[in-house]
Amino acid sequence: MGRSPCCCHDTGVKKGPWTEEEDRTLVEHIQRHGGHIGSWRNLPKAAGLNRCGKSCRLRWTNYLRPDIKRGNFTGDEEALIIRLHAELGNKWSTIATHLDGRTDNEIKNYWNTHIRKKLLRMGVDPVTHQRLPPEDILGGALASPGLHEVLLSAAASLGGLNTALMQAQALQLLLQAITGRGAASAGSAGLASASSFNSASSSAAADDAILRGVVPSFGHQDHQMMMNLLSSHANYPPRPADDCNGSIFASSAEHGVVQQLMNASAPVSGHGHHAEPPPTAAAALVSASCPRQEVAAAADRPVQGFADLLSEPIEMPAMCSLEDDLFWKDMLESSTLPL
DNA sequence: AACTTCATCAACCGCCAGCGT
DNA sequence: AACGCTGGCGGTTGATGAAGT
Repeated sequence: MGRSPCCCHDTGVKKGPWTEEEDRTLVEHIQRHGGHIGSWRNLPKAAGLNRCGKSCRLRWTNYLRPDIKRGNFTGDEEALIIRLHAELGNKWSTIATHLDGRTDNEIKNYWNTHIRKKLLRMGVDPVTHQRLPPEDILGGALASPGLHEVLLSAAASLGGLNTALMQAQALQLLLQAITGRGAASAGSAGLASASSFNSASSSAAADDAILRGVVPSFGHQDHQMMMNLLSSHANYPPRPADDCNGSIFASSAEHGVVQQLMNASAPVSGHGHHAEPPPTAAAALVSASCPRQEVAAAADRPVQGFADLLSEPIEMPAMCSLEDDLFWKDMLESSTLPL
């Protein structure tokens, strides 16, 4: 017959934060009964607590239980949570059974305050684990007449990225936007990630490894070309400055866009090859190399080589991996790409 | 120093499934 | 089969402290 009455609705039952004394009373009562709780409904009265049974259960399971692990989540734990969430959704209690000493409440909180935001920053839907549709990220800006402005700011933001990898990743996403393949959300992810990367740091070797891990479809030629591109600008260790092979791109126009993006992304302090400051270069890119007609045309024609890697959705975790954790490291280590 | 905004997390609320009668 | 009770779950809130202005 509908809902059951709950002791929480009893008058005079205390709510709010637990005191140390209440904690002690609850723990002692449960220990006295050898850890056997019996009925939570009857427990408060038996223990001498002016609390609802539900509140006691919650306090015990989420805080007082002796096997609870406290402290920050490790990278492994975070990796596991993300993986399990992708499989199970918001089944926090089920997820909690896979993490020793962690409660569903703690995991839920950690998801909502840390992981969820992290994924959103990357342009990944924390619910579906897929890329967010463009309208959810930039209000459809990339699919609208405002495309040029978005690309302009994106290109300008490249100059603020610390490492060649970051610039490469953002560049890659911009290329997706330009060529119209998974365009908007990818470009948006680049924008979002660009703003969150400025404090990150990474060695060239790590960049190299991450680049391979992040782009599973990278072939050797693609990789070599990308690394050459990287080495030809920005703060990247000197490498033989091979020319970019224009044939890798779908057209000379696409190649031109890349070149100008590269120019635009050169550091302002600029020991790059181009003296022109980024905003000007970016403006040139937008006005000269990326007219809307060309964007539309690029979306329609077949591509090959480097551009092909843009046709498949690219997992983006490493976009924010450079900050701190082990999860992304594991992701990279699991990559089996040939050198 | 004072105020505001943001992030975190313990705790609450309401719903539901499962079990006993 | 219908009802009543309980424990458990997931969403949400609000207190608190930290960070920013």
